[in-house]
Amino acid sequence: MAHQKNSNQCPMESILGQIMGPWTPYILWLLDNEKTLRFGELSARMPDISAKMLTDRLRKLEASGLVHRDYRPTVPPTVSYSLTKRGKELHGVLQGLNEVALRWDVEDRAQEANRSSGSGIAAAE
Amino acid sequence: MAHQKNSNQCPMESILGQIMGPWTPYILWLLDNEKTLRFGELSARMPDISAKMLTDRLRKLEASGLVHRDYRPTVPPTVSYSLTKRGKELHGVLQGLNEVALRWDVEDRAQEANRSSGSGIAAAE
DNA sequence: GCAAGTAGTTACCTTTAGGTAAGTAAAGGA
DNA sequence: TCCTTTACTTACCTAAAGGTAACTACTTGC
Repeated sequence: MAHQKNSNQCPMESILGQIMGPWTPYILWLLDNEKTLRFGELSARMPDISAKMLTDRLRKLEASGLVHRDYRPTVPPTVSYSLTKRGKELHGVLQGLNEVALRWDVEDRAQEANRSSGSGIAAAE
Repeated sequence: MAHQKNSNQCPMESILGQIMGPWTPYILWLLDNEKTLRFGELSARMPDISAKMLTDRLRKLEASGLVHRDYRPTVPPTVSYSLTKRGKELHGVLQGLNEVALRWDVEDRAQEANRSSGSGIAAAE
């Protein structure tokens, strides 16, 4: 990703390089809510993600120290994932992001309903 | 981007699709701090971004209603950018993100200094 | 008449991200 | 004997993202 290059400039770019990217925030969100999930459970909660992608994201999150991987060599193997201490520190940010997202979502729906049925009044900018 | 697909599932994914991507958070950050910047000023603050990229990012931010574009047809033209009301609502999140980023940055530097000079003590997990 | 200056656009090319599909280990059950 | 299960890995292919470089408009100043 192009971000990795300027992690030196701005620490925020560095963190964004770690949590951004397809599915990554969603994985973090799920682990934040459910504490511990096995590979298959994560997979089931994200039906559209391929095993390759999921593995890839988890490996990267592990490499940046946000997610902990617990591998038990049973047969078949049992692998579960959870947030590390550092991963948990994202809770507030994820929460804040979610609040704004929810608010905008409500606004957009209201806007749309207003447009199709009501008077021409709309909030500009 | 792969995110656009599941904006229906989770509003957070939608917002991330808008603010993620190379340079985008940095642009937001600059506009949040400096209120209004001309194209050339943004360009000067990000020496590594190409005109094409910058235009592209700004167009997308404008399309999602986070950035306002003010075009004055002087010669040569004067174009300045600022955050919209909605764009300004990201202030808290960007701030929170920055705090965590700064903290981790300090920790990582301390860790590294510790590794090269000190005893073998390190925070595990 | 020519260069400069702003804010782009356009064309072309390369790189990379991501998708699909198949393969793997190892033990237990039918 | 072979299928099942889990958690991947590997190989291959395609679509899209991003880089570079050249071109545009229009007027002022030399």
